[in-house]
Amino acid sequence: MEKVTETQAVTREAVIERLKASGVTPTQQRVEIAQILFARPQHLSADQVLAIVNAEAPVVSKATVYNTLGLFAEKGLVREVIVDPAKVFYDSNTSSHHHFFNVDTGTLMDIDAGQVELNAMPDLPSGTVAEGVDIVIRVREGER
Amino acid sequence: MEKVTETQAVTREAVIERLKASGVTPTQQRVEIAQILFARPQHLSADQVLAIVNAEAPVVSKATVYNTLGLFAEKGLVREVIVDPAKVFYDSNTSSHHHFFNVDTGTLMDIDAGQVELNAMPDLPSGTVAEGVDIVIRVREGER
DNA sequence: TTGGGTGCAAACTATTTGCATTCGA
DNA sequence: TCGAATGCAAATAGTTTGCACCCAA
Repeated sequence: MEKVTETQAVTREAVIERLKASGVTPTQQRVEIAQILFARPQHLSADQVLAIVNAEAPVVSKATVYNTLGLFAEKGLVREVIVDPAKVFYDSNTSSHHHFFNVDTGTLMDIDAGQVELNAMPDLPSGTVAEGVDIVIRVREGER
Repeated sequence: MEKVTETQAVTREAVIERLKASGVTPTQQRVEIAQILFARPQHLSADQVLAIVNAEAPVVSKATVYNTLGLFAEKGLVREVIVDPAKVFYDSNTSSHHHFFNVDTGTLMDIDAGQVELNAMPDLPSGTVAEGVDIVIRVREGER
């Protein structure tokens, strides 16, 4: 029980502030979810968040987890990563970067923004505006 | 609705040859599906393929469409494009290229391989081998 | 003939939604 | 107080699977 508080990378107050700053009403379950995500940069599926947040006792319902993650993504607090047809990952690292996706383990790893960049931005289809660039390098367990 | 009038862009024989060349037994429904895909480079969801192939008369079952698309992808005849959390797109353009994804219309557009490239390939996580690089530029309808 | 391929429907999984209840400001 | 947020369960949607039947080689 004690280890829950000692590794706290972010205080409850800081989380609440951050939510408010993004125009998100800091309710109990939102703060609970945000604390998990903001503890450190990581990639979690809705299912994983649900499991972690309710690890000790049921705190948040499944629907609320989905609603909250969707809201956070909309507010820019987390980033949705679409690489696995089976599920969406939520990335708490909101700074510009890209990903490796290990297709064997279903694991995501960050690629620092400085490490990969496009050599040029192509002309966008007329009438459209760029919203983001996602670069995913799919890898699999090395063979030998 | 799209016209299904096959303008002989690919003959049935050519399709069969191509399937054989990839080690795929050319059954009736596989050829049917392949003809749609190989007619021209395009991005279709399993659902769309199902609708097109059965436009005139029920020819292929849903399960077979999914199984077949999965098989084609595995054999390198088509490429899976994961950009929409709701569904997988199958791209019959197997040459190296990337995509624009219009999040408003749910539409994919090709970006020629020459137009965008990575300035550098980052070091892969140890023990892994690169399988592919997917670059997706998300766009939305321009606002004005 | 005969094992791979197919059809059908049921099963699954991730995600969404309707609605009554509860909570935050 | 009062509208927003939540919980629960049922509803969706895409995809997969089990199994009997059928067809390509």
